[in-house]
Amino acid sequence: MSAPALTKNQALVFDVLEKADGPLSAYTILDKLRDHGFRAPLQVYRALEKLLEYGVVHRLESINSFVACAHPGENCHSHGIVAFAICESCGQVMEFHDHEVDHRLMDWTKSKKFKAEKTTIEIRGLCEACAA
Amino acid sequence: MSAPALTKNQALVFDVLEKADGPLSAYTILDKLRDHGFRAPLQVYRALEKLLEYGVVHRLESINSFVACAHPGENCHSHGIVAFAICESCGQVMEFHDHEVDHRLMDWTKSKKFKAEKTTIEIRGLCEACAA
DNA sequence: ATCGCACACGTTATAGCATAACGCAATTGA
DNA sequence: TCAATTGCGTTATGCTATAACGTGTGCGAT
Ligand SMILES: [Zn+2]
Ligand SMILES: [Zn+2]
Ligand SMILES: [Zn+2]
Ligand SMILES: [Zn+2]
Repeated sequence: MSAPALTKNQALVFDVLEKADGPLSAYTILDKLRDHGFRAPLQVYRALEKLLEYGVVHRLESINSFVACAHPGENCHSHGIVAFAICESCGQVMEFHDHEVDHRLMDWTKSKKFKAEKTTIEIRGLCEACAA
Repeated sequence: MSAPALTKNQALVFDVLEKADGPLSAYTILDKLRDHGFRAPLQVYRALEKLLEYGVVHRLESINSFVACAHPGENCHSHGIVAFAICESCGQVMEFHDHEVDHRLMDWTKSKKFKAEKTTIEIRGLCEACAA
């Protein structure tokens, strides 16, 4: 499940996300890639689908946006549950992991015999700079 | 911030959500209320906005849907962070609270001086019945 | 009383997010 | 060589959410 070599479109999308200083929507990515031949949303969504699968990009459910993983080179899927703090003022995203949170949520799912496939943790608010 | 008497539209939307056996999208709610005079999405979204504010309805960010709070009568906002387990097969939702998770996330936000406004925890997977 | 304001409501239009369905080309492995 | 897989491009469509405008109603201040 580690990332194979990216295709041209996947590399273009990943590059845009890596260079961005915050999460981007699929349509924003599309606009940034029109000069490179992108014409339709599906080109972006198909690339994103693979990048998500490889664990090099994360989807932020609460803002319908995508962000490059903060751990380049590693396989983020192996770090347990990923959590995000999203500043609603400047848009910056902090990615972190907390094994104690993982354990508590796993304990709950086990007790309910719920088979977890994908867990979302997103904290929206104001970063230190914006809260001042 | 406790819920005042609901208006007609708010009561209709809440009633639909309470009687449903799972989360509903705004447009599904709209369809269920056409017989009661609803004609446009905004009628639903405006009611939902208030119901969310009163804490009697929750929004599930990962599936763009809404669900009635599992704690009727109480103010769910006072229970700390709300977490959801969503079965991707049958659609059932379990709502729960875990103070230890709250504390761990609050510790993290404090250490980063991040001012949390709204936190989303959603576990998607298979419920016990569907996993069998 | 009546003015001003807040709020709910109705309607039309538009913006933003995501996928279906078709066909083609390159790759791969039997 | 043939079939299966994967990526790609295009058009069309569907789903989710909000903007902008106007109406009516209740209610306190003047
Ligand atoms: Zn990551
Ligand atoms: Zn900020
Ligand atoms: Zn609740
Ligand atoms: Zn189920």
